[in-house]
Amino acid sequence: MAHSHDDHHHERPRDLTRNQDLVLQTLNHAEGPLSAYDILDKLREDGLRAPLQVYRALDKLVEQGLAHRLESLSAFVCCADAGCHDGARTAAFAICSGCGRVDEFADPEVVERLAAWAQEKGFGLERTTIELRGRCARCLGSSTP
Amino acid sequence: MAHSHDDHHHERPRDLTRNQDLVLQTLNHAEGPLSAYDILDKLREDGLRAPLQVYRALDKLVEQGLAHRLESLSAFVCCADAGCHDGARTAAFAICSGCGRVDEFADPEVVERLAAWAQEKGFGLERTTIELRGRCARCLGSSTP
DNA sequence: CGGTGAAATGTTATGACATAACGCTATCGA
DNA sequence: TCGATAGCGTTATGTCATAACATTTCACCG
Ligand SMILES: [Zn+2]
Ligand SMILES: [Zn+2]
Ligand SMILES: [Zn+2]
Ligand SMILES: [Zn+2]
Repeated sequence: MAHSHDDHHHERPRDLTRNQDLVLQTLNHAEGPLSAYDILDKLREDGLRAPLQVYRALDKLVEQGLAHRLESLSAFVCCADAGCHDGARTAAFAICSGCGRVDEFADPEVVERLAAWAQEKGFGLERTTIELRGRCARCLGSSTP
Repeated sequence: MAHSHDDHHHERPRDLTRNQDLVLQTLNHAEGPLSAYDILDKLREDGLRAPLQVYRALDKLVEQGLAHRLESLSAFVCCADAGCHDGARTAAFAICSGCGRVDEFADPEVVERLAAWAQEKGFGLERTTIELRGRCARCLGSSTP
């Protein structure tokens, strides 16, 4: 059981519920991104039955920066950078078309440039999506270059 | 019939077919991004009946840089920057959650930083998605700031 | 002219992703 | 204890995208 003993959970939003914890663990153990339905399939034996149960958990996880949605894939990964866990950090993702693996990184300079553009245009920036598609070094090295 | 008189269409790949032209004009006249099904609805009276007709046209338009897919919206806009029309250019998009309008721009420095990251990691970069979400100056100015 | 191959088209069916709407339950502070 | 808030479970539905197959169009060439 998650979050049961040892903490008084007095209004700690960082405390995960059962479903949230199940979904996060599933993402954690996955090699690459999973769709909500992939996650659902892996959690049927734990009692989950409907997509909404997964989507609701994902919403919270993404909100807290513990997971990310990859827009260009309509799929989710667990966060690989503690810096995101406050929720605000802007991350970038390199997604390999070959093996499906995702590399999360942060480039402050890129973020700063985009923020500057927004500033200049009076655009109230709330969220930024940066996704690179291509083939990772491993995939380039091994097959049909 | 589109593209019939006045041009000899001798193997110009930049030459749009009837469906491609219809879809592009629809995007052109729209205020903001349209989903493929939005486009389909607007083109029923022109004889289009199935989503695939629209998706196929969109594929070609995106390929040629005449339109862009906004991943975070699952929708499409016509390109606002002739620099894209060779297909290779990396554009960024600021999408307003208030009015839905989209502002396309290019930041060479951002592109260069991302390319440098890819270079360093041996990642074979093929395509880059950059999307900013927030509220445009107009929407911030007018309501509940 | 008539054949040929590539690309585009039209159509039906299906798959994949996501949310609306409802009612119930657990928890916590006043 | 009561009311508020957040989470949960379920059904139904909505939205986005592609598979598969038959047909049409048209530049090209013998
Ligand atoms: Zn992260
Ligand atoms: Zn790879
Ligand atoms: Zn463009
Ligand atoms: Zn706006």
